[in-house]
Amino acid sequence: MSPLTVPPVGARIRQTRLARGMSLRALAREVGVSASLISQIETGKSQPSVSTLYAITTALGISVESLFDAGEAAALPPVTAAPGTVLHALAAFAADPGRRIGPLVTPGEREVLELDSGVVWERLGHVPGTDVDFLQVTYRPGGASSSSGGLMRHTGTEYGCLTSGELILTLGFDEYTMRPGDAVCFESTTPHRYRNDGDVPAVGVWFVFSDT
Amino acid sequence: MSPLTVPPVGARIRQTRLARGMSLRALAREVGVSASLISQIETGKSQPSVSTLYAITTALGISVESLFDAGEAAALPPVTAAPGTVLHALAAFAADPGRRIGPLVTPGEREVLELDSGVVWERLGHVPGTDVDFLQVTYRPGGASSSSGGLMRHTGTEYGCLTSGELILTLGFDEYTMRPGDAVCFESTTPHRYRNDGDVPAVGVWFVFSDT
DNA sequence: CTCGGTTGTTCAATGGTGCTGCACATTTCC
DNA sequence: GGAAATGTGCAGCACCATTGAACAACCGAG
Repeated sequence: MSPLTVPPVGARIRQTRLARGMSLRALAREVGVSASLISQIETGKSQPSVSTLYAITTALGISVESLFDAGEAAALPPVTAAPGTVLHALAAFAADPGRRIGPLVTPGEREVLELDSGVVWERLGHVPGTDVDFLQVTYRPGGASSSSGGLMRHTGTEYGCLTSGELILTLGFDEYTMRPGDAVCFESTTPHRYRNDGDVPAVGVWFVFSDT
Repeated sequence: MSPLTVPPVGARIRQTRLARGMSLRALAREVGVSASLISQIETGKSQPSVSTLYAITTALGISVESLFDAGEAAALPPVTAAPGTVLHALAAFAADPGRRIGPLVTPGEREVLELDSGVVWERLGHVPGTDVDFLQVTYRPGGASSSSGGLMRHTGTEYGCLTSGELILTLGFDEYTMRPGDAVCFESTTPHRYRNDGDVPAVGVWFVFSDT
């Protein structure tokens, strides 16, 4: 019987925690454990119990499986950070030429863009020459698509499907609560804003394309 | 902080172990632990460490996630069946005028289209007048995007993000294995085909748009 | 029926380690 | 300068995962 090496669960946790823009202590408090434990787990010095492991995954809004998947650690560029609020995904990623090799993008290879209002965009794919962006969007608890509180308007059309958490969409004069599995699509010229009032991250697959 | 109840992992283990026709001691020997430990884990009297949990799942040949998932089994909606292979989402839904009311689509309101090769398309949204389709796609075990086995070609661009399960994409002469969180995008003129060789359904959010 | 072979369960005992609390070296911000 | 963040290292304790043996129940063979 081979020793059977357990995948580097810690590294994955750290990776997604950083993607969420969470501090080590913030996660610890959310999970209900000490900060040092999280550190030791992430650095591989300690292996969490099943209950804390489960607590961590739910706090991060990810599946347990994603930690064990053969995602191949991969060299995630230490986060392509870009400070300040950004208005549009296209403008945000414009400076960063698509450096994808194949058509497949794994979680480890994603270009990550963190906004200052508790929102993280991870680029799932982009076809050069098109005005289309394919994103995984994460709204931290309290996060909103515009920190100022105002509504957004831009050209094009927007499609989104929530995979976990809960998200509130203000669209024109109406307000909708999105739950996992719910989807929206609308013309982006309608004033809109997303906001996460829950206490777990809201994650979804988004699709923004601007028909210039 | 709520106690956060961990799913009944033990019961699941026992369930699948019995399905494999394995004795308790046989599994214990395979995993490399004592028989009593397996018993205590299955009866919920003890919680395994992450390493033993991982060893158990690999010994049983199942994913870690399957232990934590809510039963979930089928629960697939009775299905608005439409026999016959369909070539394109747009063509498929063409006969069915968008009868959406608001911009939000919940899982219960989705238009469902079942193909005969173990593939289900659920429309997440559609903006009238556009050649864009926003779908949740489910490949049942053994399902493939074309029952005949041939590759598909059509105009436009295709974006997809897998949320659960495992899916194999044949794109041109290459083959890619998609795991949860992985995403692809490519010009649909490239011959392609999806196939689910796993034993759990593969579910993803897909985006097909044809630039006429 | 009695034996040897299963099956899964339970018990006390122990060794390991998950976890905490604090101190430490950092960096950032006022 | 201090104050408040950040992540890390260490010591120590208590808990619990793990073990091995003894347990009751079942089955087929002799």
